[in-house]
Amino acid sequence: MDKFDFDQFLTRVLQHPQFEQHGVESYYKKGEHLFSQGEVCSDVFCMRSGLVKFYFNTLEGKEWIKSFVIDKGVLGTRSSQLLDIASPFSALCLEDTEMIRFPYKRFEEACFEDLELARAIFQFTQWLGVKKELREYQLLCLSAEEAYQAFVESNPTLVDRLTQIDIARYLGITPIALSRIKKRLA
Amino acid sequence: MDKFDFDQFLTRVLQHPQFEQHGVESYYKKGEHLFSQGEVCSDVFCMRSGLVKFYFNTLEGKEWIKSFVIDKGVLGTRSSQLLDIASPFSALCLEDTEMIRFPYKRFEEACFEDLELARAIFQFTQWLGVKKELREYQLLCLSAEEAYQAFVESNPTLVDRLTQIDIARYLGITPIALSRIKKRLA
DNA sequence: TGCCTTTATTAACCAAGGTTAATGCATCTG
DNA sequence: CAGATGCATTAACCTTGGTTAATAAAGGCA
Repeated sequence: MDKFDFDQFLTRVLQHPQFEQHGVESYYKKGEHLFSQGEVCSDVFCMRSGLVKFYFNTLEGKEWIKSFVIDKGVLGTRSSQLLDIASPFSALCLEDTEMIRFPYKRFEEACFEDLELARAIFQFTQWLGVKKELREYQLLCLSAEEAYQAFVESNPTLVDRLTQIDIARYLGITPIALSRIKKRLA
Repeated sequence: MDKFDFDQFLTRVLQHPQFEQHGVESYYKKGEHLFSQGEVCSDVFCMRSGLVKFYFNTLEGKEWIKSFVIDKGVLGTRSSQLLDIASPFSALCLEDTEMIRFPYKRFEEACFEDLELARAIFQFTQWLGVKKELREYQLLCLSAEEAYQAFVESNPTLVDRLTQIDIARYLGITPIALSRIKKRLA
């Protein structure tokens, strides 16, 4: 489960009659938002290509990046999907991005009709949980330098498509500190 | 879903024939481990009373606390349950603790037989996800001082039952730094 | 092409937290 | 009860990262 087969998962989801019927193909340009912090957006986004960042804006006006989704994935904001409340973070396309979106309720309904789909979604949720556990470990236990090294090592292609600024905001430091770390490591 | 009804959830789980049959009542003394970092332990623990901490030991010999479970809850280590690999963290009882434990596979089997149980477990998983999202926000976006204030505010009873050391290890700082923060706030 | 914006780097200075060590206090245990 | 252990606090010094500002390079756009 270290690697999740998104191709297979997306195929299974998108072939389902619920989604063939209610799914809407959407294309986003670099710089466009899928949803913004403070908005309610209960849709599920199935991503076929592109690059998206999820970020928080703090009260002091700073930005910190929660996560990235690159190339393929399934995404949305749980707060809106499950609790029908505003998203605590924003989703912004860093590159042109292809999506198919549909209401979260369709997901739930479809799961009751199709046990195999339910199983696939459960596995996806668990896979996400394992990923989040790793993120928690890195934020809690690693120094900025260690976190940077781990990030580069496990996401080489992603690093090439991001700015220094966004990498720093993901690590929880300033781009200046990241520049110093790179100098130290070189 | 801000508050999850563990009483109701535990009742539903523990009433299920699978668990009545295979559940084992276990009592742990303060200082005993449920499982340790590096061990495989795929059991699910249903906690009826007590206090448990989950923590990492880093390569440099430091300890950082992932989370606490207080009074009632359901716990285990996903890595072992889903992937059958060693747990990346340890679980230690900080107080005498009452548990009912059973193999993870029973959970899965029972879910296929009982859709209501599956639904309850799915809700629990999502609730956990929302909690972890909050933790991620606090680690990424808050200063140590802000994180301490947020922790005290949302867990007043828990704070009273923890040492300064464990609170600090949960926040990602040293107990000395926490002492300084308390002085600053007083 | 030239202008403007964004990005990356570096320097100088400052603030927050880590480290080591000492002290007082509470708790446990024989 | 006495000694030992663990916890909380404080001080002095060090390390790391934040802040402000300046500069140079790269990319977007008219």
